[in-house]
Parts: sequence; C-alpha cells; structure tokens
Amino acid sequence: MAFTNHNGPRPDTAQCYSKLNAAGDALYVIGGKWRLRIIIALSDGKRRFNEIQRAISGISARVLSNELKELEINGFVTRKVYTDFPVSIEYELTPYSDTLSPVIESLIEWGEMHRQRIMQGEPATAALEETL
Amino acid sequence: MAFTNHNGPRPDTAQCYSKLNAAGDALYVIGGKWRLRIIIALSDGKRRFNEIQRAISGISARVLSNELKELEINGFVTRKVYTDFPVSIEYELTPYSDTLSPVIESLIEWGEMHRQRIMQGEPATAALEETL
DNA sequence: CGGGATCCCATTTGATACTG
DNA sequence: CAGTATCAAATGGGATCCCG
Repeated sequence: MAFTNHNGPRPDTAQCYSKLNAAGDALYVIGGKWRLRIIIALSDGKRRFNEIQRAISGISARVLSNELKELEINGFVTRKVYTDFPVSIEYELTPYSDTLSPVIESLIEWGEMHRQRIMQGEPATAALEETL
Repeated sequence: MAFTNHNGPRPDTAQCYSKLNAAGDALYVIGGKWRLRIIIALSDGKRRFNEIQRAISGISARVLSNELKELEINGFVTRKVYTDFPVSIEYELTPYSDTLSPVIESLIEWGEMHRQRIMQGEPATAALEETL
C-alpha cells in the first residue's frame, strides 16, 4: 500500500518506476555501444573473431574480446573451439539471444527511419557525419 | 551489384551490414546509460528537473543536465520555461519521441523477463545485485 | 529550484606491439 | 587467426561550490 494517491506527485509514478527498473536491468546487460551490435553481427550464424571485428566498424580487438566474454558470461553467446585442423574458433548466439529479437528488430527499424529523417535535414544534428 | 554471391563469405552479408549500420545510427542518439531512461521518465507527462533526477536512481545533476541538452538538440525533448510566479521549468517529450515506443516497450518487456530469469538463478550473473 | 563551472579521479578506449 | 599486454589519451562521472 505504499502508493495511495492521496495527492502525491502522480498516481502512475509507481508504474513508471517499475518501467525504469526494467529498462535499467535490460540496459545493464545489453547496453553500451557494442553489445547489441555484436549480437546482430552474429544473428545470421556462427562467426569467427576477425569476421565479427570486420563486420562491426570501429571496434578494436581488445574491446571485442572483452565484450564477447561478457556476452558469454551472461548467456548470450557461446564460444566453440573446433580442434580439427586447422583449429578454428567460432562464436554463436544462444537461444536466449533470440528473446532479444523484438528489441533488436525495433531498434533496427527505428534506426532506418531515423536515418531517413536526418538525411532530410530535420534537426540540427551532426550525428551521422561519420556513418555517411 | 556490389554483392553477387559468386562465393563470398555469405550472401546475406550485405543485409547484415545494413542492419548493423541502422543499429549503429540508433545507438548513436539513444545509446548510453541514461538516454532511454530519461525518455521513459518523461513518458507520462511533463516533469521538472529534480523530479526526473529523483525518478532515475543514480544519475547526477550534471549528467542529467547534459543528457537533457543532447536530447533537446536531437529533437526528443523540449524545455519549457513557465514565467508565472514562481518560475518553473518543465521538460516534455516531443512527438518524435513517440516513434521510440516500439523500442522502449520491447526493451522494458525484455527487462522484466530477464529479471525473472536472473532471480531464478539461471546464469552466473552478479548483475542485478544493486537493484535488488 | 534549476542548473553552470570547476576540480579531480576512475574507468574506458585506442594504438601498437607481441604471442601461441 | 585469436587474441593479450602495455601505455597514453580520452571520456565519464562524482563532489563541491556557486548563482539567479
């Protein structure tokens, strides 16, 4: 009964807090510049370290290495070592990563829309300079 | 005709790249720890600076100030000064922010699901310690 | 209340070189 | 190829003080 609306800030405040927490939890594990992009890069199948690095422009080997470890710890990615000759190592998404599909798809869709908007000169954003 | 699949890495590589770029564009403007959370905090109406700060646990005044400016520049938020006495300042989402709904909702939903999973002890994640 | 300015530390990152 | 080691540089972010 913590939140009765006797006249406090707003009745929906509690709901908003729970949303903020949920978003915080999500961002904790998949936030940051690279995480989602790595998952996207792996989304059409196994890939090797250098393949991933080439796919994601701007990421360094060190950062990629660290992020892959984190993603593995959190159950999004598995690392497999194939001992056939020559030895190769491949990263692959786990089924748990699939639960991110709605997030990733909506993000990509929004990104495409946003790019269109920027290219039509809507706001004064120097944003996409580098990408263009 | 850049990508004919004469035998390259994979035929869907080009598509994957465009997804990665779209995601990159999106993350460029709404990435980071705070952006989306601020938008969520404003999603049920105008709010004042200190209200927002209280809603988002862990954010400092300086960071909030900077993020709000960025969000304003990029067209997600408007800052309104009410000159009635006493003067008050309120932040409000623009209609453009509404286009983020699918992203935000899927993120929140995933976050809730993820939390459940963590609390059942699935992976060895020390992740949510602080939130709990 | 709504911030801006400053200081200062900690973490992140980039670049480069190196290794099994 | 798949990373690791190391150092320098950039960035982030807290603390504090201040102002209108």
